Amino acid sequence: MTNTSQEDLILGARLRALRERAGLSQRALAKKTGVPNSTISLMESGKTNPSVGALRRVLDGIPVSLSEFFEFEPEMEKTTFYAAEDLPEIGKGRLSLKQVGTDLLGRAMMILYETYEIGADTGRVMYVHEGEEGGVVISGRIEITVDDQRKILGPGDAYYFDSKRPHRFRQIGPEPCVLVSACTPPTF
Amino acid sequence: MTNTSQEDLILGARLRALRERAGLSQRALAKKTGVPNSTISLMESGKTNPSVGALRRVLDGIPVSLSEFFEFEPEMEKTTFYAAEDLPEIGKGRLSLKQVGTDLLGRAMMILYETYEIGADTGRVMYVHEGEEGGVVISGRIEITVDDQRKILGPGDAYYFDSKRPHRFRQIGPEPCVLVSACTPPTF
DNA sequence: TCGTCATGTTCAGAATACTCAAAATGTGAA
DNA sequence: TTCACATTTTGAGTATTCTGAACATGACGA
Repeated sequence: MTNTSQEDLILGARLRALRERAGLSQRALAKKTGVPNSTISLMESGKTNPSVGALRRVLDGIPVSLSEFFEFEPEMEKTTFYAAEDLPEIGKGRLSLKQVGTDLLGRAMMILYETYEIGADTGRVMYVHEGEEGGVVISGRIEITVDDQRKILGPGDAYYFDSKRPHRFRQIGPEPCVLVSACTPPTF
Repeated sequence: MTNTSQEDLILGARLRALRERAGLSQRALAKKTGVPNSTISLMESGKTNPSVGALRRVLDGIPVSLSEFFEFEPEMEKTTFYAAEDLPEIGKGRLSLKQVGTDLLGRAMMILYETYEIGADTGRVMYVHEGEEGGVVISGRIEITVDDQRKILGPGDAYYFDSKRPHRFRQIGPEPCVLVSACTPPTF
C-alpha cells in the first residue's frame, strides 16, 4: 500500500517548484539525469518515498544540492536544558566524558563534564588537533602536560591552550578528578 | 544486485560517525526511532541506498537535520595553567565570575567559574548578544530562563543555547550556586 | 571456563521504489 | 473542431529497500 505521507507531499511539491523554476519539464530533466520521467512524476506527486540516490540524481540536473534541498525542513529546536542523568556519556574505561548535548553539528562548542578515575590517563601519545580548549578543575587533582610544560592542578585551578599543542591529561592522587571543560570547534 | 556505491559508503560512514558521537548504539537508535537496527546497519555499511523517509527517521533520533547531514565539505604564547587564586575575578556584588585567562583577545572562547551567592540574579533585563554559551552546574541550584523556557538546574545538570535568545540566571535555594560555563566568542 | 549481556551483521520474505511503455491530459494553431 | 506536439500520469513487471529473527562477536564477571 502506497501510503502518501505528509513529508513525501512536501518533498514532492518542493521538487516540482525547483524544477519549474529552472524551466525544465519532467522529461527534459529525465533526459538530463537519466532518471525516468515516471520516477520524477511519482516523486513530485508524493506517491513515493524516494531513495537518496534517485533524489540526488534528479537534483543534480536542476542543479540543487541535497543540503539546500532539505533546508526548508523546519529546523528542530535544539535542546536547551539537560538533566544530569541525560548527559550522554562518551567515555570509556577510567575516563568518563559527559557531553552537554548530542547534536553537536552546527554548534560552536563542545562542553564536557569529565571524571578521571584513579589512574586515568589519556596516554603517552599526546593529542594534537585543531581548535582551543580550556577548563576548570572541580575536585581531585590532575596533571596536565602541554608541549613541555607540566603542571598539577587542583580544585579551582584552570587551564586554556591551543589544541595544536601536544597535550595529555593524567589523574593524580588518591581521589578521582572531576573537571568541566570546553573546546571549540566540537570536533572529536 | 546490491551495487554498493561510493556515495552510499560516504553516507553510511557519516551516519555512523554521527551516531557514535551521540553515544548511541545501533539498537538504541533503532528503539528510539522505530527503524529496525538491521536497517541502520545496512545503511551504515553502505549496502543499501536508503530512502529519504528512513534516513530522516534515523537522523531525527540523533538528532541531526537532513540539511546538516548533507552538508558535505564541498564544497603568542598564551598562558596555559592558572592557579585557583590567580583567576581574575570580574564579578561584582552577589555574582562572582572567575575568568580563565586575562588575554581574551584572539581567543575563541571564554571560560568562567561562576559563583551565585544567595539571591544573585542577572536581572530582569534579559541578556541578548552574539555567540553561544553552555555550562554545567557544580553545586547549589539555579533558575535559567531562555526565551520563555524556564528551568531549575541542580548539580550535574547542564545547558547550552544561542546567546541571541534572551536569557537570565537566578540563584535558587538556601545555598550558593557554583557552575562552570563557556561562551564563544569571548565578548562581554 | 562459562554464562550473560550488549554490540554489529546476515538472511529470507514482505513491502515498495524503480523502470519502460502506453495512455491521459493539456496547449496552441489552422 | 481537428491535428500535432508537449507534458504529466498510469500500469505492470522488475529490482531493491525494509523488516524481524537468527547469527556472530566481544566485554565483563562469577
